[in-house]
Amino acid sequence: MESARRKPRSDATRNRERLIEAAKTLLAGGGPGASLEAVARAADVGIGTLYRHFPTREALFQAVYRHEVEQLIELASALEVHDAPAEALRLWLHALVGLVETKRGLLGTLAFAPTEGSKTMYAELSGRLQEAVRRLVSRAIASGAIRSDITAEDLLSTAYALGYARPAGPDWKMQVLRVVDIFLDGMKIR
Amino acid sequence: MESARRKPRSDATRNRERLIEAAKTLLAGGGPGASLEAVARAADVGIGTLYRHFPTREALFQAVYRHEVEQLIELASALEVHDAPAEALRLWLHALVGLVETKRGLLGTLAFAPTEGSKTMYAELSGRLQEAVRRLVSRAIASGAIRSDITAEDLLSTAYALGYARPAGPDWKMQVLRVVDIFLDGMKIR
DNA sequence: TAATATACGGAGGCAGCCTCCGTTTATCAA
DNA sequence: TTGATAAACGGAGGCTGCCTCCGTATATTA
Repeated sequence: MESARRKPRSDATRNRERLIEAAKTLLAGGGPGASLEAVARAADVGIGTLYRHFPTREALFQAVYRHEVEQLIELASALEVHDAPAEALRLWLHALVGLVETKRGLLGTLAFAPTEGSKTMYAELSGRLQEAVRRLVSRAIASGAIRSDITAEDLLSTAYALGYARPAGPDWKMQVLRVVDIFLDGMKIR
Repeated sequence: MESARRKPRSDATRNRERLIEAAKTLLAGGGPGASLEAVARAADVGIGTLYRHFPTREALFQAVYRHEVEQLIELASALEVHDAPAEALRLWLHALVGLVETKRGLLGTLAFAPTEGSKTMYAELSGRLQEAVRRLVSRAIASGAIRSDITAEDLLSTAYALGYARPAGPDWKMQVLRVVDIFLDGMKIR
């Protein structure tokens, strides 16, 4: 009868994070088919360790996605004190494009048989994401930098659509960021 | 200097077709990750034969997709003489749902790095598909069975959207067919 | 019916998937 | 500090899939 659980081992948490970091890189570069052994190698960790932390390919990709979204939400909070609200929005959208990159890989994996778990995760994270961007938008509108009819939904769905409209390739990110900036310019009050 | 080429061997064409048929089944059942060796086995053909006909996974899936579309176009022609134009349309849409199933698997494969070849193929086939459905729709409108403001684009894009909106699963096809029928009922003139 | 272009099949080498378990190490109680 | 031990590590090994290569089989043609 142990009531107080031991603190998780420090190497375990460290390795978990290294795996997510490595997976994020390989996922962006090599698509959903990226080799899990390569991920373990890149994280400098045994393949057994990878499988202990993430029993399935999907579990790993979900963790990567969740991690990215959490970072994005934190970034939104941090940017709320930026002096130029429109610029804050731009910085945030650029980070969002990175998420689309991750999401694309995740979708490739889940395309055929999305599990209950991943659907729940999607629903939860979309809500939080929308909440985060909503605050950034309000501030930009309040400061008079952008048109007042812009909504958080506009931004999110546009960024996603722009990301998916362009086929994946070496210049993908650059090109998407370019059109995102054009869109942002259109939102500004001249 | 041979000017007249030999006729292609009969076993070659037969095997090619068996491979496409097997790939179609496994693609629908197991998603884009389906094993090519399993496809060869299902077609009762050596793995070498598969690779001779389709050097890459993508080549095989493209062939399946093209094959499906061609059949769909032929079906449309055949249905043009059906006595009940609305029913003809329904039959055709049900066949189209099968295509979405195939396309979904193909998209999974191509999601990350669509090649030039597959983009060209998509463009060509979409055009021909639209042409085929356009004729069926005109006839159904002319016969007074369905509302006159329905367009071929409506039908195609709706069928696609309905297919993608519902997550893949064991009952996928049944459920999609159900909502397609509801949509069709809505188009009818009472 | 013989010659031959064409196609077939599967062995084999390599890589990734995943499990299992002997070894190592961080935590905690004394 | 230190010893006990729960927790985590890593990678060998068995399996499956990918793809190539080439000896064998056969459809076509003259």
